[in-house]
Amino acid sequence: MTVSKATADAVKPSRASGKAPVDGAAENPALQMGELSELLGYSLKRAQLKVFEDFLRCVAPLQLTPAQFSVLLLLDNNPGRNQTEIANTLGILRPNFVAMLDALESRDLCTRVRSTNDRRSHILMLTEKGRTVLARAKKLVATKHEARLNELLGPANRVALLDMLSKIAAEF
Amino acid sequence: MTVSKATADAVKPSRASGKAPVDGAAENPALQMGELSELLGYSLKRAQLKVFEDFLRCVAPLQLTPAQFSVLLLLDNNPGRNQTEIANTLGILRPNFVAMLDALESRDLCTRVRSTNDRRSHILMLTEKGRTVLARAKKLVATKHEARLNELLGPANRVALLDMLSKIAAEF
DNA sequence: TATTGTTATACTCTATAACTATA
DNA sequence: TATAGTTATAGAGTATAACAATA
Repeated sequence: MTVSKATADAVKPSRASGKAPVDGAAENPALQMGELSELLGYSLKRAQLKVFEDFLRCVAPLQLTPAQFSVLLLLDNNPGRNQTEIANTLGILRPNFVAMLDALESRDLCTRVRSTNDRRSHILMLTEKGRTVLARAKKLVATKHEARLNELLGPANRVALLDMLSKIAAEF
Repeated sequence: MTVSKATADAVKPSRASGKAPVDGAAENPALQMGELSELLGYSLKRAQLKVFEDFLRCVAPLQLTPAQFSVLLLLDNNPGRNQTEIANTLGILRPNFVAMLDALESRDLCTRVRSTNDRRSHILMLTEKGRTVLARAKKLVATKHEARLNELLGPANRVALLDMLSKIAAEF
């Protein structure tokens, strides 16, 4: 309890932002971020949202999310693997991977094939269309998405950033 | 969210002879990450999850999420602001901010005070307890959380990383 | 008419238990 | 018994529309 007030009222009868700053000084000073500016996790989260946003925009013509792209990429690089292996590698829980695969399979981007060795497991493989879409996606990501990041940071910084993030992801 | 590491499974020179290890001998070489290793967004997301996970652990004694911590921090640095201003600054939508404030207020960490200037808005302020908890949280974050990141990356790299992430968050 | 806080709602992500069919 | 895929479900997080009080 005890609010220890003193500044309970310091509000301004300002015009909402968007409008003309006609009279008096702008009554909308930006807020102080304080120690938030030094919190790595905070910038990490904001940056991640921005990057995913841009990824979605760049790959929009193919209608692929970052997660779906990562699945197709992994299937292409790891033929003969089953659902559990792919899901685990991407940090996706098996139950949640089912609907994801249903969506990709219904778009004819990949298929589930019952393994002959172990009839419990489904071997995942890209379809022809899946390979085509993945190839186009890779090109869009490289020429639009990553290229834009490169432009903002510079090639050297981009690599340094990637190295540090990978290190955190792997060792922290 | 455990990732069930997979990249650590040593170099496995799979026996060249045919197949059928017949029984035993688990054939589980790590998967190829392929172009995923170069995707900034991928490492960004993975790193963010790790960092938030660690934040939760470090601040566990105070039962504060990163989002809640950021709210308390902002209130402390910006007395006299209303819900919309705080929420907007943190990228939280006003409707979603209501339940969040309810939770903080029910724990007596902050209070809503009707503004006398504009009786539509609620001025937000930390309570005494809120200030105390925030102070403790800051200390935990600095001495445990950020300290651990510093140890992993080194002070110079940590700053470089923060700068690049802030730049992406602000300009990308 | 516009804005603040709010409710209701919905959709995505994530997480856990339990079922089935195989092994 | 244990494992792979699946279902059901619950909880966060996030998004939009709309309403009451106030401006």
